[in-house]
Amino acid sequence: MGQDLSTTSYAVLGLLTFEGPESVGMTGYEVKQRADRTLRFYWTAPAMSQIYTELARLARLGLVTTSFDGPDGRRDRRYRMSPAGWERLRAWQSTSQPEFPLLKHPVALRLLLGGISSPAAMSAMLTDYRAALAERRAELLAVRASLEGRPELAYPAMVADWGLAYYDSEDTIAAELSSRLVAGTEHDPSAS
Amino acid sequence: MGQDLSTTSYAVLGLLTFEGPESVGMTGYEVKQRADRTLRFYWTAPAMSQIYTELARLARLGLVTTSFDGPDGRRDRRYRMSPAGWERLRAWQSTSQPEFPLLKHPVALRLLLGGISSPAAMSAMLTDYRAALAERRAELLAVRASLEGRPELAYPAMVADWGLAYYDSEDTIAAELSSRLVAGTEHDPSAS
DNA sequence: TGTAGCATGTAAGCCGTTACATGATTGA
DNA sequence: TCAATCATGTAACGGCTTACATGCTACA
Repeated sequence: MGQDLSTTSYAVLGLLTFEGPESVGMTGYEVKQRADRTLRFYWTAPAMSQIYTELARLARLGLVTTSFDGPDGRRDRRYRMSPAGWERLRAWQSTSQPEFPLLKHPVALRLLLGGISSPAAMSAMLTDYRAALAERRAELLAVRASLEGRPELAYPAMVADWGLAYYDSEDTIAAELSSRLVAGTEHDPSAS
Repeated sequence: MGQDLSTTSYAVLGLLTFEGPESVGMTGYEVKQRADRTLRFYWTAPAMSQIYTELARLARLGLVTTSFDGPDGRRDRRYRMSPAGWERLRAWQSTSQPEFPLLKHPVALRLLLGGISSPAAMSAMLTDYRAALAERRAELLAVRASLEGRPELAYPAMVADWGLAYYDSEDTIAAELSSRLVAGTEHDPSAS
């Protein structure tokens, strides 16, 4: 009963809290969609199969209740938070102190090894990264827009703003590093 | 011979590139120390056991060469990049396009669920986060300082600057969100 | 009628961690 | 002589992904 859950378990449980108490619950499929819209930007969007695994685990622990709506229980199975789930989530959220964020940054990692490549290639990589960033930012901006003017979603809106600010900061840094690379090449006769 | 390596494999291989060609190579222990100083800030510092596992894999694939310096080959085993390793790393760095960075942000995740807690508690969490950020920043700043004025380490210096800018941006955002939380409470009679 | 989307799961396998096991060297 | 640090690995296991397997429903 008291064994620890992974952060992803709590994340999935947390997604369920945005259903009102009168809700019939969410299917695993819907949980996945919500994860893709929110969790993805500052955690991960777990694979479908993991969503089902987590939901099954939470149900086994009594943290969510599950109902069978379909004919044989293999379709439209819906999950809702249980009182124990609320309690457990609240305890996790307010008692445990969060670990430091983990960043896996393949672009920065490649830049570290810039010496085996050329400044021009590294600069191009940063330009590509900025394009990817812009795409991602647009996606998050759409999510943010859908949260506007809904006081009950003030926290998700704050997190979305956090994400937008992060993307902006990444863009600024990438632009600056890119010009630093170009500036270093400029006066070098081997560059052209 | 041609099967794909994980990014962490390339990261470990990449750490070896900072040894000059005249170097006798690095022990797994030294690779771990270097990972803790550099990789940790924008990738992960793999556990000791994984460093050894990766090094063994790279040796098996002929991407690093290994020498036995100790009496029984179980001590001071040193690894150096092989020509094949250089080639493989270069191909990875310049040919493959980097995935988008992955962020696992437990603080943002908890903030998303701020509704089940209080603005004051969330603000306190952000304050704690800013303290952790300051600590981390100081560590990275020390690394950055050791890179100063060494042209052969210009790329690592850029990556360190990236990290510092990221931490600064996180601090700014956390401060802003924190005051937004306090501002929302200020005029609320239930707050005091 | 067929295809896109809804819906649920199992199996195999990689990546990475913690725990465990072992032993040498250096310096207080 | 004792503790810290250097040094190398194996074992067990958790988390997560991809691939696979299955079938319904809505709509063009």
